[in-house]
This record gives sequence, C-alpha cells and structure tokens, in this order.
Amino acid sequence: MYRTNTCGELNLSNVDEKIVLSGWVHKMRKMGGMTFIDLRDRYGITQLSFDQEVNPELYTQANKLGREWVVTVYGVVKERSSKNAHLTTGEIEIIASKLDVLNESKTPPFTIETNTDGGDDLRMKYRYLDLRRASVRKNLELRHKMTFETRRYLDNLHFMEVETPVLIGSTPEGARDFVVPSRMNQGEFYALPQSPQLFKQLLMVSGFDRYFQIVKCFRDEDLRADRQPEFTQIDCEMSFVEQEDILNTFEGLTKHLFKTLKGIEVPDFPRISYADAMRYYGSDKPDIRFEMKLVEIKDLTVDRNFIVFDSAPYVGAICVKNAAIYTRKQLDELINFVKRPQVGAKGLIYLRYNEDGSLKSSVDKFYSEADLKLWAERCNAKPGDLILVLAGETESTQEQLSDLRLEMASQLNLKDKNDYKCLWVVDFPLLEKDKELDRFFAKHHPFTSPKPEDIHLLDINPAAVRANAYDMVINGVEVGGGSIRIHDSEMQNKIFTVLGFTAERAQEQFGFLMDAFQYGAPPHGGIAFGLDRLVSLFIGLDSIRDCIAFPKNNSGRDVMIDAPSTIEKEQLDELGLTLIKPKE
RNA sequence: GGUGUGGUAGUUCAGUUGGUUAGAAUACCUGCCUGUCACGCAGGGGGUCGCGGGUUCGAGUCCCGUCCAUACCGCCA
Repeated sequence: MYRTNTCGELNLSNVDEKIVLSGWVHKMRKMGGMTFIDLRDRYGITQLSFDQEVNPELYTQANKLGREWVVTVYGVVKERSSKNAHLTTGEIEIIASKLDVLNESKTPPFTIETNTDGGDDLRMKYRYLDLRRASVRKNLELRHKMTFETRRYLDNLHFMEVETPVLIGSTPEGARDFVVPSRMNQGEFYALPQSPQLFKQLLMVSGFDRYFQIVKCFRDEDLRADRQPEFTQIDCEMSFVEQEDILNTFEGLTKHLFKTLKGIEVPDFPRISYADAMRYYGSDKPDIRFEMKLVEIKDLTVDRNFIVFDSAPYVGAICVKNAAIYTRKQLDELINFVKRPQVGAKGLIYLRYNEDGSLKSSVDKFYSEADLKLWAERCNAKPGDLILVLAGETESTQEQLSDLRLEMASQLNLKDKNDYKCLWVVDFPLLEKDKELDRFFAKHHPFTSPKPEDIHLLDINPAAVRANAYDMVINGVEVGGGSIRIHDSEMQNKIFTVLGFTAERAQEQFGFLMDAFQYGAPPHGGIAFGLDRLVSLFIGLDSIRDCIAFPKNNSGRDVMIDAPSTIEKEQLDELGLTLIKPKE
C-alpha cells in the first residue's frame, strides 16, 4: 500500500491513527539526534519526525534521503509539542516506523517553493518540476474549476459540447494559419483552426440550437505575454437569438464564474458603444477601474496662434487626479514616454492646477490664465490635479491618450488587481479600411451581420455601417467577443462583394457555408472567450503562460521538448516536400 | 521585421573610471547540534563572465558582429 491519506488532510482529529503517506521529500531539517522531514504531495505538506533514541536504524535511513526523493512512510499521527500555524497539518506530525524509498532524485535545478530561485527560462525547461510548486499548481487548479463550472453552467442551459475537426482547410482571411502537409494528397495542406467559426455555424444549421466547446485554437502570429500560438477558447453559438440574448446569457456565465471561483458578486455590466469607447477612452477595450476619461478641448484652444493645436484636427486631454506634484523631471519622462515609437506622439503639453489655485502650463506663452481655466473646467479638474494634452489626427491621438492614461494609472497604482470592472463594448464597425490596399476588411469576421438600420449604408458609406458585434472587456482585457451572424445567403453574398470577394472566390472558400444557408439556416449568433486570459485575470497573473501547463516561449518554442524540430528526409519525401533552405 | 532591457557559480544577482587571486546570497557536500518548520553553527567544493572578433600593456567592464531570453510596436479577421 502506498497511502491511506494525503499530505494535506491529517489534523488533531487523527491523533494516534496508524497511517501511510507517500510523496516527495520537500525539505529536511537535521537537528542532530532528531530529523524532521516535510513530505509533500499535491494536497499539502506533512511533517515526519525521526528520533535517534527511539529508532536509530530508521533515523539513519531518513538522514540519507535527499530533496525530491519519492518515499512512502508508515507511522502514527501525534500531536506536536511545538506547532506551526502556517500549515493546515501544523498541529500534528508523523512518528515514523518504516520508510520505503520509491525513487531517488537528482538535486533539482531550482527550489520547489512558492518563491522559487529559478528564472523563467529554467522553469520552462524543467516545467514538470515547476508544476510541483504550489503556486503554479494553484493556477491550473483554478483553470480546471473554470472549465468545470463553465460546462456545468452551460449544460444547465441546454448547451451541448460538440467537437469540431482540428485538421481543416486554410483561409487567407484573418490571422496566419498553421499548416499541415497532407501525405495522402501531396501538394495539399490542412490548416489548424483559428477558431471553429464555420463549424459552429453549420451546427446551428443542423439544429443543435445551443453549442459550446472548450477548444484549442491556433494562430501563427508573433507571441506576447497574453498571446500563445495555441490557446483555448470557450466557443459558443446559439440559434433563434438576438444580441440581447447572447449578452445576457454570457454575462450570466461570467457572473457565475466570479461567484463560484472568487466569491465575488459583480454588478450588471455597463454597455458602451465602440464610438464612445474610442471617444472617452481611446481604446476599444477600456479599463474602467479608474476614470481619467479623454476630454476634447480643441474648441478651447483655437485662435491663440499655437500652431500645433490650430493645425490638429483633434486636441484631447486627460485629467490626472492629485498629480500636480509631478516634478519637471517626471513630466519630461512622460514626454519621453509618449514620444517613444511604440506610442508615437510628437510631444506633450501639461497644465498643472496647483493647490493654491494657480495654473502653470508648458504653453503659457500662448494661453492666458483665463484660457487655461476653461481647460481645467472642461476637464473637471480640481486644485492639485494635472492635465495632460495631446494633439493630432483624431484616432491616433485618442489611442496615444489611451496609452498615456494607462501609464498614469500604473504610475499612480490605480490598477487594483482585486477590483474587477466588467463591461460590454457594442456597435463595432462592420468593416475596417486598409489604407495601403484601399479595400475593406471585416473587423470581426465576414459572417458578422450589419445592424438592420445601417444596411442602406453598405453601398454609400461602408465605413459607417455598424455590426451586431460585441466584446466583453474586464479591466482593460478583451476576454471575449462575438456577433450575430448573417443567416441569409443573399446578405452574405452582399458582404462578400463589399469585401472584394469575387463570386468564384467566395464559392471556393465558403461555398459549403453558402450552400448550407440555402437549406433553412436559423438566425444565430455566438461568442468566444479566451480561457487563458480569463484565468490569468482571475488569478492576477502578468502572463497567460503561468496558467498553461506547457506553454511556448516568446519565439514559439517549447524549450522542454525542444519543438519545433527538423524532420527526417524520409518524412519530407513521403510528404513530397523539399526545403529550399535546409536548417543545419 | 523593428525598439528597449538582460545574459557573470547549480540558481538568483552584485561587480565602481578598464587594473592584484571575479564576490554575496541561496543550493550542494562534510562535521557539530533533540523541537525545527526560511532551523542554527563551523568548514568545503563549485566560474569558457552567452559566443566570435576588435581596441589596449591589460577587457566581466569599451567597440563591432552574432546567438539566446524577455517586454512592447508591427502583426493578431
């Protein structure tokens, strides 16, 4: 027998019981004549006690163990004479009577503790050791609970989980596909799905009514702290619904997850249009844990011979509460921040509203105190506040102000990780113009339906057409997004035309969907959540890597198994592939 | 593809203006220690300073190139 109990469950109520425990040697404390060993498994840590006087042979044997050895110990639960309040098992210890070594271990390259001494690189190479650490394991436990509660919630609403294929066809729209060569069809390739989009819509045509799937998706794009080449979505689709039904259903799911996983009752989600999100936050995923809204002040700045503002179509400000104390040096650093190529502003104007009520700006030469007072009033500024102003093209300047807003929030510690502010961003534009190619692309995807009242604009002013599309945003993170789909092949054809698809190309790539729509497609719509992002948000992680068991590094490598890797010439031959530039 | 940051002991890091034998903590090994739980005390072993080239009497330190890691921009319908 390996165990009667786990290392996390014994307490005073078990005193004098004969038990068997198995686990890893977490730590040894040799006192001379007496040795304590912390035995660890997934459930916790239990102290083993070995006494030279009581059992000299066993004491000697115990002293020969090393860190991370796997052992089974037989013994009796006893109350400790000195207790440890930090452990759930801290009031008891095991007086061992027999010890079996199941496996020895090399000394691990880093300590298996919550605050490990190992760097990221090393932890990834030995991820199986990293996963022994309670802090990493807890992340995966929460991930498990989230998928479990998601399935339970959706099952209660009659959603059905259906698996869709992983080897599918490539489409040039959207992100770059991962491709898989076909041996049986040489010269042809599968692609891995960026999402099960088309299949879930076909399932609606099949009458499945309510579908979901917790599913891996793949995108061959550069990585980020919140982006992995393979990631998991909670993918959902419903029939006979309007946007309102989807928003309510999945706001409900999100509330359920907050309640069951974190014990938090989140209030109803506010809704904001895409246009307002850009206008007030300069971002389509605003972080509303703090205010600092963008304020347009162009009309207050004209006719004072300040060319920069006069020539800019947009002049916008943010009011930073209690930041008038910023020194000249700090302001210069902010100017450098907005001038970084990643932000891209040309400069930054500041206006200090001093505690004594006086106003001091970097454009005093052009604007009187009365002028500046108007700025401050418009921004709702109080003495002690700092107003930061950027000018330029409307959209890019709003985005720069958004970057600045988030930076100020970081500097002033306004991003409370335990505060969750959820919202819906709705009424996204249907199309997005690519300035270089001078053609329209679908902002969401080409199956998104336009708002009925905007359909007449499709021919006149496509850029103004709004879509039945929505994103769920939590603390500035886009955690999910979806749309009401087109279920009418005529409308779908119309959209393909606007997107510049020829009838032949549309037929070639999405013919099966168009065909399906001719056999009674119900109105339908859906949403997909980024599970990795949702989990890391719930835990407060900086990177989604920490909630993925075996993640890829920044270059898309798995450093543990060393993938990707080259393949044998025979494999290439079978696939009919030749490498133009073979890797050494 | 681009910008920034970093690469020194098993590990995490320090290393001043270029100057003697490259340090600390931790981990590891040995000895001592009977109530520890970040145990303690004493001692010990452990270095291709990422790699290549250059400047110099002398390079961990300066220069050039390169590789790797990482954050961000581009990209991600």
